[in-house]
Amino acid sequence: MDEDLNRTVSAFRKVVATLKRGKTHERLTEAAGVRLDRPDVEILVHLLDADEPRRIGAIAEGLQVESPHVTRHVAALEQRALVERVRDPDDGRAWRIALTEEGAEVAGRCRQVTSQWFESALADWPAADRAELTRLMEKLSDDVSAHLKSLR
Amino acid sequence: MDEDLNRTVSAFRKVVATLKRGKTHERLTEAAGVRLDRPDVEILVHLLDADEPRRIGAIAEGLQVESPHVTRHVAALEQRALVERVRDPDDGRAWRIALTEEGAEVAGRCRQVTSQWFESALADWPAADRAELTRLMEKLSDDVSAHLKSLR
DNA sequence: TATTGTTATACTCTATAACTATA
DNA sequence: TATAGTTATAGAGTATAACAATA
Repeated sequence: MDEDLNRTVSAFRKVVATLKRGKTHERLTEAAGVRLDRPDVEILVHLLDADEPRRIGAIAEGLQVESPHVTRHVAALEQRALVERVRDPDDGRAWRIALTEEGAEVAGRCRQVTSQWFESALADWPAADRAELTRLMEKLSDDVSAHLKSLR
Repeated sequence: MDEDLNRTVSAFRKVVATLKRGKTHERLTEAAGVRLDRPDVEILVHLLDADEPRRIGAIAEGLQVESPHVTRHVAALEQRALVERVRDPDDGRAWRIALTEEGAEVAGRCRQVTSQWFESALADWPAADRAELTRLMEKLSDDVSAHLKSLR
């Protein structure tokens, strides 16, 4: 029981370590034809996944970081015309961060390159295993978040 | 297909973000009754998992970091008497890093607290799903590492 | 005056580069 | 002079705290 969990945790840790290494990010962004740091890419892909403009605070919450961090990177992305500020439809006085056309393209390429990378890594996997991985990873994600909240 | 992978990647990213947050580490080490930073804990647990003294270079390779990083943290751990340097049995002139008795205890507590945390998070999971998660996570870890190597 | 975001600053983690020691 | 490790330094990523703006 416990032993199984230790193994799961170890394996998870190893995947994280592998993907965290400097060269992995470098290689992926190069393949996507962009020069952006990790947080930049995370924000862009987050906006693409959200599929609508989001406020700074919402982005920060989604990525589980503090807002000053988002502010800084959004400012940089705005300067490069990858995002822009638009009026919040629900609250006329507030702003949301939207992908520009170019930003959406770039985000799409980044996301696709990542998926493709996994696609090749899992090339030999039977469809059933892939489906199970998706199901279990989403379940894990939900339950880990829920558990964390319950501890507050 | 691709869509499934995007979902898997998103879910994975979210789990990582959740566990990476400052307070998570703080809470876990507090529960383990120690005051160590993340890299310290990683090195201790790595040594415990390895179940034998290891050289600096081997630890660095295992954790996928550069050796100066390991050198620094090992020096700190040594000062706190959680690890010690012992002669390498295979190579009399070299040293290996070994857990002291206290180091092994601390490492054990850290590892157990993590496992227990997951244990509660996954409390509702049927045994079959847990077993599948372990199997797929280990497979993922292997294949991701292998894929990375193949690209070099 | 409550909410949201921003500016300024500092800390943690990790890498690179240059050096040392040992055989 | 090759190998393993160390010292010194720099950079990325993120947090905290203090402040500003807006309603």
